[in-house]
Amino acid sequence: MSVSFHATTAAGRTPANGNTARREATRRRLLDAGTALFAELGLHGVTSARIAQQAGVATGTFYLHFSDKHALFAEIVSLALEELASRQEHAVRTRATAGSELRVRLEELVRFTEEKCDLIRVVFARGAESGPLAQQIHDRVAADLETRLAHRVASEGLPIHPGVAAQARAATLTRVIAWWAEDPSRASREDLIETLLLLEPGRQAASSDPQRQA
Amino acid sequence: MSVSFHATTAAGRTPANGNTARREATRRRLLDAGTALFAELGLHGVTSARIAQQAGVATGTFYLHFSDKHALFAEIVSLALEELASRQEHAVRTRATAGSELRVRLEELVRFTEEKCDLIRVVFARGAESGPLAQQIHDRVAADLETRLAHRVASEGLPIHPGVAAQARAATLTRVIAWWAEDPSRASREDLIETLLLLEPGRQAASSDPQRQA
Amino acid sequence: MSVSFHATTAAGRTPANGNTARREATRRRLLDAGTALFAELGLHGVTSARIAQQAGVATGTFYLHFSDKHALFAEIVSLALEELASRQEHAVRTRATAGSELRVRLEELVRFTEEKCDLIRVVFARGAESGPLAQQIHDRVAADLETRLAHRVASEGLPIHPGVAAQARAATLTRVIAWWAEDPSRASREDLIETLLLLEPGRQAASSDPQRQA
Amino acid sequence: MSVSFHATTAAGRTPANGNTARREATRRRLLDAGTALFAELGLHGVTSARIAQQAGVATGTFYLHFSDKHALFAEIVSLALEELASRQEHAVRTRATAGSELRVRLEELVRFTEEKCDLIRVVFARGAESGPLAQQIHDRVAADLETRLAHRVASEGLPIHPGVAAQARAATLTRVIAWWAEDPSRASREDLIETLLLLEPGRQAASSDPQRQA
DNA sequence: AATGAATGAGGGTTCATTCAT
DNA sequence: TATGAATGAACCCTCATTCAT
Repeated sequence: MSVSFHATTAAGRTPANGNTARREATRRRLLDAGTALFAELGLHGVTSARIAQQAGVATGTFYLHFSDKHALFAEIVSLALEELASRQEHAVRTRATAGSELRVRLEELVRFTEEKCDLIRVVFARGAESGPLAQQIHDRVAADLETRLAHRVASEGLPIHPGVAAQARAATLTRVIAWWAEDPSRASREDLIETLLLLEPGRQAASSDPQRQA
Repeated sequence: MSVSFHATTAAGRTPANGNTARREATRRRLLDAGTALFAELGLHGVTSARIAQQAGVATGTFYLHFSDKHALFAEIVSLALEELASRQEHAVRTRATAGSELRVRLEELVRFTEEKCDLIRVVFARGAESGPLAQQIHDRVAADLETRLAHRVASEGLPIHPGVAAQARAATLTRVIAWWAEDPSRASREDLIETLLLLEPGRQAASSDPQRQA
Repeated sequence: MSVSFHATTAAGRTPANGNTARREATRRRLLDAGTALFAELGLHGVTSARIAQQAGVATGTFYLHFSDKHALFAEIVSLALEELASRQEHAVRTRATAGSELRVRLEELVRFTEEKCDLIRVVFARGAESGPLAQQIHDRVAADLETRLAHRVASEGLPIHPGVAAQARAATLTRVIAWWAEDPSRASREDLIETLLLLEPGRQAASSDPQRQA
Repeated sequence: MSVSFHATTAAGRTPANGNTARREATRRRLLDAGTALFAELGLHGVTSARIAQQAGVATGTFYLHFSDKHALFAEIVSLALEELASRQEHAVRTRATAGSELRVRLEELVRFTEEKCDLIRVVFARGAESGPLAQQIHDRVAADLETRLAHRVASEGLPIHPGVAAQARAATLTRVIAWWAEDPSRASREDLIETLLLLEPGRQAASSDPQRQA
């Protein structure tokens, strides 16, 4: 799947290296074309032929790289989530300031959103249009959150249901980010981050809960 | 197949003649057939011919009642949201106990979900598949929430961005309810309601927020 | 599948009878167009769109009547074999002269071939091109023959293998008829019939077999 | 992937250089791959890319050796018929026992079938799927038979039409052999050969033909 | 000679929509 | 008002064939 780096540096034992490079380039262009088109028109508003055209290749070429439109979509989502996770990990590891991990992760998410607006819109806004895929994306995000929450529920005695809270948090993050990516002027970076921090499930549960007694 | 008891019986409320009643019955059956099929297969997994068949009418009849598949979908969503709102209003007005309004609304939402599982799945789970419609649904829910939140932000000085929080709350409610409607054994009614109450945006703002000072 | 006769005579309780008639007419035209095109170009030389065009209907109409090209082909073959069998039965039952049953059947086959040249070419010449279908056609013919031969082998002590002889006879009949249908001037009706009668498996086995001793 | 043991080793018989030998080896592998795949899947169930893959060469290489799929098919058939004829000639020339030439030829055909089952299936079973090619195969077999039969008709006064009988015999041989190659347990070698000998066109003509007088 | 990525015409199929009855 | 056969544009996908390396 992912060759090269040294393939061209060494004497080139890898056969037909030019072909492999060409193939990878084509694949890349299809991914990029798909991202742009999916962001604009949604999964159902786009045909594989249109993506191929946008990528500057023939229709048939599309099918040499992806089994169909949905496979391309899934690949785009997968790559995006992987890159986002890896960037967040890196940001957490190298954080200079005394911000909480949560804040660092959120800031990285916002930065990623600003950089790759289309990609975020595909994953978090258009992703919901894709039926079964929507589940996968959401579950991928929610599963991670549920683990952390279950931990805290156990150790801190949070009076919340981890499954419900994980669904809630996943929905909040994906939806708010998608909403903001559509038009970043809707809220400042700071308002966005502070509000999302305040809405973090554990946050309010630690405090007393006078209204609930009423 | 199994409609019309009262429609043609008594001339009671029917305005014009038998035809009108028959027309309404057909329309009703299309709405019901659409609800069942959309819930199971999603907007894109269903054809207008299939809906007509399920409703026991001819293909062409579909177009005598709805301009197309999306119009039927939108109508289903609209009716559902109206009915939900009206039931919540009624519940709030007639509440016997001293529960907060929020709690009463949530309880009514849960009750509605249990009663009309398919309908909720169409609106909150399948609704996301419909592209532009998803926006409408979400915005309709969010707009309502934003108004209330903006009020509280102004009067109570909540340190949150009303737009962000409204998006977050709307996403939480729709997604959690959709998730629960898929399989109500995932959480008890009480856990569901209590957790959703705890996650209410205003809730945590009353407490101190030490980390934010860091 | 096959209604009518009296449907139009009576007051017409059958709903939408005009539609049914129209549907049957369209189906008939597709069968005829298919027969002509398959005879000329073979199963693989023809598209469903081309058949629809020849029948004077839209492409999509084809699929309202047949699941695909192969289904139409199979239907044509089936109808042809049924008609042939029924005509042969009728000829045998009503034969005036003292010809053997075999001769009557052969004569009817030849008459059918002369009348419906295209149909015979589709079934016996083009049929072989259709892979799995070829088997079905051949087996349908061969199975019938094998039963009769097995009988005679048992009762008359024919020194032949019924399975082999049935395959041989089926191949002979289908191939010779297909060959003759291509160009009836290749042999006179009489030569054709007499030679096929002489080649009948049982014919030569009853006689002594001097060469075999050698 | 796993080629050339002898191709480049000894300069022995190779006319020009190692390249020619390599070329021949590639061609041979394409023929073999084609034979195996055509036998299993038929002419239309196989792509040139699939054949190349099976042969262990690149897609483009196919076209350096054959102009297209049909040319490969025709080449396979041609080589098979030539080899069969040459083996039959050899068997007739060197026959030790007093069997009739016909018997010797049949026995050689059966032996060839047992040895090269795939090849026989391609030529006599799959061959029919190839439209124009089917004609060529059949005619090649039939032409030979017709010449011999015409001779006997002239010299022995056989009361059969040579053209019809040749078609019949060719169809019998090809079809029975194809049928037997699919599953040799369907009949013993002896039953197969004896039955085919008995069905030989000239065979029954020697006997009286009482019904024909009728 | 061999490679294998790319091409693109064309086949198969669906389905929203119309319209004569 | 209802019917349901018919429409045909548009989609998905394959595969014979080419060509730069």
